[in-house]
Amino acid sequence: MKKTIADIAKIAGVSKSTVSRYLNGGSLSDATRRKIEHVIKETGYIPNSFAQSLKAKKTSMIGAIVPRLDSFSASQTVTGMDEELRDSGYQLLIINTSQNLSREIEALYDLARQKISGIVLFATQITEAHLKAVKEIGIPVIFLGQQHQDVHSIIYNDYAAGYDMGRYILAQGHRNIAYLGVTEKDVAVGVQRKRGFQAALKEQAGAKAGFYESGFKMSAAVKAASDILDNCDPHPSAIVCATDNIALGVMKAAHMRGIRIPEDISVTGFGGYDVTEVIHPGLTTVKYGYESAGRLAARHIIKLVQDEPLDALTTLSYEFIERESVDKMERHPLY
Amino acid sequence: MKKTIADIAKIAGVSKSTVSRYLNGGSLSDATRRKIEHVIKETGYIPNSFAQSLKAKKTSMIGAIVPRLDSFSASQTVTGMDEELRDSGYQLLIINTSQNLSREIEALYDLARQKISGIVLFATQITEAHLKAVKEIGIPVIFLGQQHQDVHSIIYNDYAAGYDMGRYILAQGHRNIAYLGVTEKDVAVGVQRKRGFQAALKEQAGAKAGFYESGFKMSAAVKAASDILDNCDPHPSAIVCATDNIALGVMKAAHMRGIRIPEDISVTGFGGYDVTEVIHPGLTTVKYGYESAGRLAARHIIKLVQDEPLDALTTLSYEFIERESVDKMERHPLY
DNA sequence: CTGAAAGCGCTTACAG
DNA sequence: CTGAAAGCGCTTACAG
Repeated sequence: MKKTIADIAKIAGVSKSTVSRYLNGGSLSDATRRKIEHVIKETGYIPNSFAQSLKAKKTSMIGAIVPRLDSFSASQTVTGMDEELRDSGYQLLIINTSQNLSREIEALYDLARQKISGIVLFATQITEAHLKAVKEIGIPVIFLGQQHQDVHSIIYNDYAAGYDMGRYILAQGHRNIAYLGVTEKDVAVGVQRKRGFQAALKEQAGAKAGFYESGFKMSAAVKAASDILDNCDPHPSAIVCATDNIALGVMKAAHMRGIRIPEDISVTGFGGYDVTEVIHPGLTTVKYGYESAGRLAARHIIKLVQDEPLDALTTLSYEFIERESVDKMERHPLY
Repeated sequence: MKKTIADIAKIAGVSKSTVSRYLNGGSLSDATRRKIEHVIKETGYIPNSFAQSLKAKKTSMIGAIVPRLDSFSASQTVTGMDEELRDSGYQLLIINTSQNLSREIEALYDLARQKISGIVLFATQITEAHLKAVKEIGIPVIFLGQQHQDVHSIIYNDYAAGYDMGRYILAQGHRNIAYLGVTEKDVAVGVQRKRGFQAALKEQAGAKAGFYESGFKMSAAVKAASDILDNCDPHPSAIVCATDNIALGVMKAAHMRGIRIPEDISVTGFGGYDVTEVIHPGLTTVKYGYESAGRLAARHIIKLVQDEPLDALTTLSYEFIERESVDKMERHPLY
């Protein structure tokens, strides 16, 4: 049978107030302390956290709304958040929306009902409904991955990353490039990376690129890549992919055709997933620090919860990683 | 300002009971219903779920205690659980222990305090403290991945998988094999898979194997593999790895030495991670259905929560996946 | 140092 | 159909 604070008080022969004081570190005599301690150990009493929270009118929970759990970036980010939050005495509540936008909205209201202290939303697309919900629930929210002027945001420097990648590819001598991107609805991945790449392209005379679109899944990328590989004439000498996952798909499509990387075609990604280092050849990519981004998001949301000042926008850096998937064109003057 | 049910009642000119009835689908006149509906919409009222749970004396939350979030198996399993639970009206609360055993114990008590309805523990090692905690908290618990007679368990058929893998490798003609396993503290991965493999080995005259141990991380596997590759004389013709991650490490170590797979050495894994299909050559492995295991665990814990009967032990099947990482030995009679 | 009482925001018999 | 009252299990001034 579940014990309540009243039971403990009765058994120990003291008042509920005293037991509560024991639980919350108030001052009491050694004798009472020992008595209560003993009874609690005996009975295995566990305080009801609802009653506690009802009084406290808040929790020490932070919510994370994520589109999926089974992706490298999401799981790394969540792990970072979790560790930082735990160190600060907060608990993380993860809501998985299975890439369903309207579920993000529901989750916002749900978390509010649960008196969560703050929310980090792993954003892909920001709609009016998002903004409205954030306003209505009246608890601190941070967007991670996308930015909006009305909400505190943390983003990666996707534009600069795209620019760097463009410069790199061009510097290796590539002049006929295929850019395999994603929907522009995702501003960070679909627009910014591409814009950065295009900016680099514009600076290089004689360079041209074809722009293609793929889904986020590897299977979609295989299909999109097959299309490029089979139908583009002349072949581009490099395919710049908007994500590592897409790059993996391209590599697979190439393998299936006996097209060698990087000898026959070069491939690059964005993200810096662990796999990109294991595969052969290693993938040249831009690495984002997902785990530390998660930690940062945790620190930021805590600041907001505690009413401390916080910049509206934080832009995260990245690391360019050169591996073996890009050919130095001078070795193949035929292109 | 946060509204309570009393505020809504006052504004709508009805009693708290009536508002509560509205919220919980009790019967009330159309006129009152409309009035209350209107006020709630106006004010953006969100009921306090603590007060609700305090009365209800339970939640519709299920806890998952996981050693880490950023692994393929964990994230897949959690995703499966999450989807199944949501379909059944439960919410999933994930606790990440960062591979810290004592945190699993803490988590058990924590979740009890939060009046979670049931818990699925992604088990690696089961200690006395685990058993004691499960007993004390008095709420349903399921072990996933390891078994214990006192607790409902779901496991993979690791022994049979190991046996199949052994048979397969031997059938390809390999006679000098290295088995790269993990600590025996992990009964499922460290003991059962190996035992299964050994059973197959015993059935084949003239076959022998060396047994080695690695950590779970790829970096540890690279090191362990380097040791085998550099020091074993004669070279084994195949390395059977206890996990895909370890196999990946072995492949990396081989690549670094210019040792070809499968021409120079064969490699196999266990797990069926997505990457194993993308890499080149594809890894021969045993695929566990993590996501459906998660769904099953969800259904099982719900049964327990609802006091329905449930088998103490469920053993999950697997799928043997033959790819290109194992050499048919007849082509290389020199071994 | 300790206890009685009020209150956190809901729900639920029980009357009417 | 609707309301007054008690109670869920805690915490927290306020007295003593």
